[in-house]
Amino acid sequence: MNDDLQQYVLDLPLPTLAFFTLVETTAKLVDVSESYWKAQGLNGARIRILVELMKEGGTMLPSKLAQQIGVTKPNISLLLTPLENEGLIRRDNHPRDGRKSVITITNEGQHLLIHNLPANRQQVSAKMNVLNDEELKQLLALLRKLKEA
Amino acid sequence: MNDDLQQYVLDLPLPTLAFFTLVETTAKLVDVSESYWKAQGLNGARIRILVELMKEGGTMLPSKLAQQIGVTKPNISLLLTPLENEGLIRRDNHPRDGRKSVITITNEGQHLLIHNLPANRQQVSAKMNVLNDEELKQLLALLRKLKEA
DNA sequence: TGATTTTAGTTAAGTGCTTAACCAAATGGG
DNA sequence: CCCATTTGGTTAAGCACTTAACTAAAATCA
Repeated sequence: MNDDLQQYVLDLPLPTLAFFTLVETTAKLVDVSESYWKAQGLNGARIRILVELMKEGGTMLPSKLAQQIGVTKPNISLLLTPLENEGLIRRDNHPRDGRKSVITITNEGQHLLIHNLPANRQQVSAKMNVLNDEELKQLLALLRKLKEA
Repeated sequence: MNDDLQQYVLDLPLPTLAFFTLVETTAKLVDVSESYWKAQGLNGARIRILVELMKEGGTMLPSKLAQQIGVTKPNISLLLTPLENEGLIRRDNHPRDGRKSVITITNEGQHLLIHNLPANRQQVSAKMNVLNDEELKQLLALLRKLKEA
């Protein structure tokens, strides 16, 4: 047993400690959200696709979608196929460019969001609201600084 | 297109916005750390096992290990086998309880940490240090409040 | 204009985790 | 005691993602 090494792993300098706490805290909160979706027989990645489509007015290309939600090109393909089969999105050919396809959220897809998003956000917000508005603004400012770097 | 729904997904209330920013920021930072390990032909989960062993004095049961690093019981089994084959840990039978096995980090395992941990922490800290010590303490306090809830 | 390169998307193979099912050893209440 | 239950660990099957390989269409340019 190397005692110096044990010391090293045990007493963490501030930046390292903050990083680990960031990771653990986020994991817990993400779990709240994902558990909600799972209980509905859904999952976060599928929902993020539908949400992103709504943000952009209902219609997007798969590649843009993949980039926005931070997933690989092959994976977006695999995610879209079941969404299409379940009627939550439509996949149409691009009118001018034969390589592209155009993804559109259907009414069913929109209904799914309307019926599930508010309760999900409610559950997450309940956890976030251990912090008051002032603290949330502080947190947001710090995170944005970190994120840009 | 349901315009009310589009409004709903576009303008996020403060707690929801803070949550999303938390998730995105953490993902970016985790990526810094994971990329480092990947470049060394390693990965975070394997390293966390070795680190956790060091914290506890070099020796632990698989079940405790699984719990500490937040992974399932079957997965710890799967992770330990290659670590054992590579000589980074040892798996011994528990002297009194025939069900248990005792995991011990080897000298090789300790050497691996000594040679890689500092550079990894250095890279992560470089990103975290966009915040000064005062700000890091603030962040840490906010995160701890969130994490307990 | 026709050959070469780039872009969009899918399919195939592989990785890292999960849940479910299982085995063996230990525990605990009649 | 001894049988039912619990506990620790592994094995098997499945899921969500990745990287690599491929196909087809469009863009570039000599």
